[in-house]
Amino acid sequence: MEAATKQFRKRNAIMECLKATDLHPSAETVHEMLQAEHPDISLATVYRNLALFKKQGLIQSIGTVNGIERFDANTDPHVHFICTGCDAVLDFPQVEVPQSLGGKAEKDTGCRIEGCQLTFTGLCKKCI
Amino acid sequence: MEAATKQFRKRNAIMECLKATDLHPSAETVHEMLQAEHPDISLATVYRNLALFKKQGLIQSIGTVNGIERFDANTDPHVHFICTGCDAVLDFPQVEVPQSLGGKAEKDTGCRIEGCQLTFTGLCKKCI
DNA sequence: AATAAAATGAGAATAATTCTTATTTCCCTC
DNA sequence: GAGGGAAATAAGAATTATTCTCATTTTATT
Repeated sequence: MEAATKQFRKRNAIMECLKATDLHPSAETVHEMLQAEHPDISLATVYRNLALFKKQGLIQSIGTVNGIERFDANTDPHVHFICTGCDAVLDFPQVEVPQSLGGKAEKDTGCRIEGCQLTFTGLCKKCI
Repeated sequence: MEAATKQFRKRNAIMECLKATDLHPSAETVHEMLQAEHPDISLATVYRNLALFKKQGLIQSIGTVNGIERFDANTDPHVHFICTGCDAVLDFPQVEVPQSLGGKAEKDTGCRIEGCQLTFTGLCKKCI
């Protein structure tokens, strides 16, 4: 028996799984990744907890790639790249969105800006 | 009888509908907007032609809002805002993505960049 | 008019996601 | 340590946006 609490074992496993990867997995991919550790986890549990995390702001959705939602445990604003060849979602830490854009947009439009997402699309190295 | 050809009447109507609005409608919304002019148009035809236009690069997809895909006849790169209150998708012509970002990203990552989309989220004036 | 190709309508099929309900797990109190 | 209540989960049914199928209609060409 470990010192850590058993509470939310599967919920925590889902979060740890997301934190441990940079693949921006889908719900189904998370489910597959957890099979070794939790072979009895239900796909519904993965969906349920991802939705919960998203609502709580603990994770973010990258949007859908080919109709499938992809998730990211890194909620800091950062740039993504989606490969149209293999559906990979990559981080682009080399690029950063000028901080000024959000403030300027809010002032110019009167909307309240809460998030900002810059996404490139194209072909990754492997798919070129 | 008009001078213009009858060819692709409904296909053209779908494109004209998209060009005439800045609401970034879904397939179903396009279908509703066309009811007056083409009460017999099938939802499948709307989906089919939107997919065709997208493949041809004549329109772009803004991505999904609450699981529903939204379309834009303006294929020039421009910034969008998605209101999490009412699901409105607005253009933000006041903001522009620095042209340099794409080139820099391509050089730094080795990926071939073909598209770039900057999307703000938050609350529009009506929903604040 | 006849023919072939393309477009369409209607509804069935698909698939990602959500919902329902019974069960299990967990924590708290006695 | 046992019992009760709340939260989490499993399993599969239900939902829904989208795609597919195929019979019919429209269109361009001969």
